[in-house]
Amino acid sequence: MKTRLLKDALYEQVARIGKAVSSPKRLEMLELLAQGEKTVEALTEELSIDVKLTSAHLRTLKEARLVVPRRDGRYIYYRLAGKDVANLWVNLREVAEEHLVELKLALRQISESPSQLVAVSRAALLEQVISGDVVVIDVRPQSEYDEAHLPFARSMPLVELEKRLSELPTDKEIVAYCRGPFCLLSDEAVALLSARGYRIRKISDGVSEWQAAGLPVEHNSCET
Amino acid sequence: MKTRLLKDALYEQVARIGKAVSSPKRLEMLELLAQGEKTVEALTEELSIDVKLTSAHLRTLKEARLVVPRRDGRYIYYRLAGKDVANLWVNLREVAEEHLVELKLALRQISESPSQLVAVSRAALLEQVISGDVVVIDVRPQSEYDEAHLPFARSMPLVELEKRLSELPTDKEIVAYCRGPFCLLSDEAVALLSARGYRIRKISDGVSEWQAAGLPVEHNSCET
DNA sequence: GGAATATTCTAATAGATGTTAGAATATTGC
DNA sequence: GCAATATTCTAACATCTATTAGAATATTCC
Repeated sequence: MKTRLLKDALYEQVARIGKAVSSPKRLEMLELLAQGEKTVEALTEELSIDVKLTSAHLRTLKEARLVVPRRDGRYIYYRLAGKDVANLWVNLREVAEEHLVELKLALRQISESPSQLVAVSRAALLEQVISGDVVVIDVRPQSEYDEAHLPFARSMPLVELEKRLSELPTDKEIVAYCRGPFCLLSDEAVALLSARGYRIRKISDGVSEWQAAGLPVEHNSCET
Repeated sequence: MKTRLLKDALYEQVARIGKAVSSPKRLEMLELLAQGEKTVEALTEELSIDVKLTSAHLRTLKEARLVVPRRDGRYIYYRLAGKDVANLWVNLREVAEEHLVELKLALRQISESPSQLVAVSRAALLEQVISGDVVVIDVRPQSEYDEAHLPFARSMPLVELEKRLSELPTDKEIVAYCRGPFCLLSDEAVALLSARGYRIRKISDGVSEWQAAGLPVEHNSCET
């Protein structure tokens, strides 16, 4: 029957998206690109893989229309095709976290001490920030902060943290965040600052998680 | 560095979910299972594939923890591991619809005449139903209706439609729905009823789409 | 225009996956 | 216990995918 042929064609198309997200390296790329556009070189660096392999994976993502390239001089910048793509990544990760025991176990290695994690809800945290009880710092690279960041968050890239300690309050609780639950930047910040006596904890959310939950984020530079 | 090894392990786990949803047949299974649990035989029938292949695909889905089997007598019933899995399917389909031109084109073959589609929003439709201006019929098999259905919807399986015409109002608009945008049952209902002079249109939503949008659905039988 | 740089394209191979067929397992009904 | 039924398990093959290496392209800088 011909309805079978039509159905096959429909599911085949959705499977193109599925195939694109079936590789660990491509998923890592999507998470990085969710922080803002990046060059092939930058992605290569972050993923610790060969440039040619990066290019090949980007090609796959491009063919599934999940990423879009833009040339600027000698560099080619890739960005996500839309917010829905960042959302899909969060969705996939959450399903994996919910159902895969192996992932739950592996995640425990990141935040070994649960005391590092902020206990309150997103909404409650936001209130604490507004009332001034808590300072939220974004420890990702400056460029990612510029692209989008949590409301009221201050940019404090991990690499600059040690020389900018004077900017941090000693009488308030500090909450760090980075790219999401798989990102280790905020954990390094917690380690560094708590060793120096600061009251610091982290949230596992990144901008994508915040947005996927329907909460607003702030932008510095104006974009589409 | 050891953080690379940890990261690789994390993304590898999420990729298990990605691999599970990278096959058209498995996606079709997920959509069917989103309507309620089904036997291997029933899935085989719907997908028009070999039983052994159905079993192999179910195994893959089971290993990714997306589906759960339950034995009852001679039959084994499979169901989704959670609502988040149905949600993931909707999410994947929506990303595909948004970015893949080929899918947009293929979808036009289903609802060739846009007049068949209900123009109003989900919320507005609900109001029309409550006020009695519109009757919503669920043309999926009875068992799927029993599992979950749109609020105020009447069960009117496509196979029984012709002999139950007397139950349908001739003075109101009828709105049909089925499993979702890829399902053809509601289109057949529109064809059948409009040929007999009924005022009938369809919505492309199914229960999963409705739920993914955060709207409530009704259950007949009580389950977890 | 020519050298340098960033990235892609092409080709090749090892490994993973989809599909099919045949044997094996678990349950029911007698 | 035995036949019938539903499903899975094992094995095999063709196909697709990830990865690596070398050549080609496009841009900038001089």
